[in-house]
Amino acid sequence: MTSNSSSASTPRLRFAPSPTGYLHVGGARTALFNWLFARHYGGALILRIEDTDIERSTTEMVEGILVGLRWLGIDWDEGPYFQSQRMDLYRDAAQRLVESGHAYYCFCTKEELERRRAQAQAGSGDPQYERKCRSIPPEQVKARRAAGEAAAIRFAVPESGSTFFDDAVFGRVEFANTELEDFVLLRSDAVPTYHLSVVVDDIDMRMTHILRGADHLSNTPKQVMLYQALGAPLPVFAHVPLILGPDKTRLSKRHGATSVIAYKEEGIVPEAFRNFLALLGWTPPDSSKEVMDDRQLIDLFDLSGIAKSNAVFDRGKLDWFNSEYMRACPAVQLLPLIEEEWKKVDLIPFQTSRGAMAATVDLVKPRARNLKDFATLFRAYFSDSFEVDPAAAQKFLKDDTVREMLVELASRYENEAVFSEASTEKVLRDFSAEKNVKAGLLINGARVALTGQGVAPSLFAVMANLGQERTVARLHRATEL
RNA sequence: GGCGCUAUCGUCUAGGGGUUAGGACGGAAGAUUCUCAAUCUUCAAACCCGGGUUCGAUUCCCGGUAGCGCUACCA
Repeated sequence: MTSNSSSASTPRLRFAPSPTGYLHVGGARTALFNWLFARHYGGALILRIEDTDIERSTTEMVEGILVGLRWLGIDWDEGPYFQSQRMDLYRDAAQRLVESGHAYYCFCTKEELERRRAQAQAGSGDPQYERKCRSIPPEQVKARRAAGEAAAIRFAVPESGSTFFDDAVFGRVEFANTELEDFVLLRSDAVPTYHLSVVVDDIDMRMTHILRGADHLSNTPKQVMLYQALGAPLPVFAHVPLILGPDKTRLSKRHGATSVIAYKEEGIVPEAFRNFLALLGWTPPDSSKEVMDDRQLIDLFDLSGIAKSNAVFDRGKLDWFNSEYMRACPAVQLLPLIEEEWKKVDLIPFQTSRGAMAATVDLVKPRARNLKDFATLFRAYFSDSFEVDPAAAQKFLKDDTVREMLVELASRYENEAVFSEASTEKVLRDFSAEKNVKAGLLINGARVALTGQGVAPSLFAVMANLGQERTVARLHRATEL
């Protein structure tokens, strides 16, 4: 290899999804790893859409994938390229391979092959393609093609020897060539298969690292052969273990492999999702550090931290990352995301300034698990129309005398000149002493009246936040609850 | 079926020829008191099995088992 020079060390990575489905967790993680690696080493990330399966690819899926990537905050430097627009490249390559003797025309029909495979599977035969067309004399091939007979192009796999590559994660992986069949490169309709198009593109786009799911490990020797046949140097292969569902089977459409957008809709913050995803199959040098921002993720990311065994997607831990993130995130930053949730439920906050909204967000966010909480669980902090949790009312307001005392308490508050966290507490405690009841009784009841919930931040902080007028009004309604 | 890969608490994982096998999520218990889904403290919880190699294997090697992947004119 006599490659030129100076920029030879800039890594070039790619994320190459197939638009036959949405961007799911596994794909998102692969994209994330590629992104982290590229950013860590100052390399380039290329987005390439592998839409050679014309039947199953749709533009909606392409759009969905882009939306997912954007939500995750993954940006790319080149592309998206579409393989469907690069067909000539693959056809030329296939042609070259035939000419160099690395590939040959195959006239077998799909039906024929399927029948044979079914037979082999039923009996004990070898299901591999038996290379029937490999030895057809060139003149005959020419004649049949001239006569218009449809033909696919197959790669001529060496009949002995072995093929290996050194994976950056798994180490050396070797396959006996006899295990590999003469796979199709170009279908009879001149559309390339995956193996041809990836390799041709990865060479053409000068990829230095192929970072992808371990489901491709067994496919890699075929691709290695293609690189060799095409006279191109091998990139670094790094296969990443798969993400499994809670039942330890592969994530599929049926369970778990939901679109990443579903997590957005569930109120997951993208940064938290990224952090969680990054730690699925990768560990930073200091494994005790789990909560990390993008900067740290990028700084620390390296192939050496990638695990070899599959990981189970743990929803509970995702939620934990989400609440950790929200707690650490300044309320003003969270506000735009929260506003989206409000919009969804037609909630128009009564706060008159963003500062006031942010203050309230700060008050409740330590208890938030996801963004939706701000529009559901914490609704009473932003809106006067909120439901009262029946269980909470049952627990803390079942006693009529408590309700009546709360109404009386409201009147006391109404006449206070100052209305602060300290003053509201003093008023309530004095009042409870006067009535000879435990302060907790009134506090818990007031909490339900004020927030509709049995769970909330410190009551007096809530009162101060709500303000005198609202506190009084809500307390007044205690008998109606 | 064949081939490939993998195997540490329930889950994510650290570690590595001699360790009390570490951390995190989740779980349990306690503390705090004004509720907890907050906070703090404590606890339970793992080296798949069998052979080697070795003074000594959870760690290295081999076999088994299990899981996953690939085995298409899908990607």
